[in-house]
Amino acid sequence: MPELPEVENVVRTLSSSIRANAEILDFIFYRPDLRWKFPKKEMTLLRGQAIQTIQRRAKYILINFKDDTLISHLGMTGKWTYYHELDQKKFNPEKHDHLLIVFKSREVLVYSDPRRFGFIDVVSQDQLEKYFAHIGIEPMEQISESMIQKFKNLDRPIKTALMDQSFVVGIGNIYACEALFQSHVNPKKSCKKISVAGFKNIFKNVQSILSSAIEMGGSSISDYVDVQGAKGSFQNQFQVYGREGKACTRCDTKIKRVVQAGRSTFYCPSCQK
DNA sequence: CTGAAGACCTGCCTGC
DNA sequence: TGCAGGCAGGTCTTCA
Repeated sequence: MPELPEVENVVRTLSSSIRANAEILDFIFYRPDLRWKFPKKEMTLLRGQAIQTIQRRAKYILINFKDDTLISHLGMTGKWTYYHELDQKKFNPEKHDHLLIVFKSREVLVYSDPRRFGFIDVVSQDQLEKYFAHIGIEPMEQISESMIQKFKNLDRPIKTALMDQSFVVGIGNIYACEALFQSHVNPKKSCKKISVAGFKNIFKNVQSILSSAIEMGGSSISDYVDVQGAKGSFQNQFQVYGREGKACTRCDTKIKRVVQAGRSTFYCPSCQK
């Protein structure tokens, strides 16, 4: 489901939904795990604590309490849904509802995730920096010359490099394809063969596509919705993603699908060089 | 060390 | 109608 724009919209709608200083009453678990076991003990210690802020880092959702942060990753199909008022005792979970966060205010957050690639972690604030030490910089930040040099030294296709979260975070399969189309760059092109100016152009396009996608509420392909249930509309702007066999919007050539590192890549074989 | 493939899961769609 | 196969927004682990 979620790349950076979708996670950003989940964070924004979470922040605007949950009232300030909402205090946790309890967690209700409908299974012991998602991708990994729920850290039940650490989560339970958050009972009685109030949410201070909610932020995004890469594709992670950070719910900050006084000393600890609850980290949620949505994997491919994870979803948080907000209920203004809900009696958890009468709540009848659907098949893929795995966790409830119940607030003293009677507000409730439901976590659902059919494929269960998502996960939940609790990390103390002084461990947060360490937790994210191995991931790359935010894509909306200025991309430094030294970062571009790192990319230039990679002996791999630009598309898989863009999706590698250890350099620049947040770019997933959709936005990697779309940004390379916008940049007229073939996704199979080796990083070694792209100039500094070429990389600057690619990251400029990454930034503009991500910000438009955020503005449009993200991309809803089959099931992405924000915590209020609203769909995004950036899927209507796709130039290549999911358009195999259809005409290129620039040159009319048929859009091609290939597999790179196990993921589908869509591109125009004629105007992406 | 690097980069690609495999694994993790369920649901949905296509084609036989 | 049923069933096998392929595909899906991500990331961690394994292997070459």
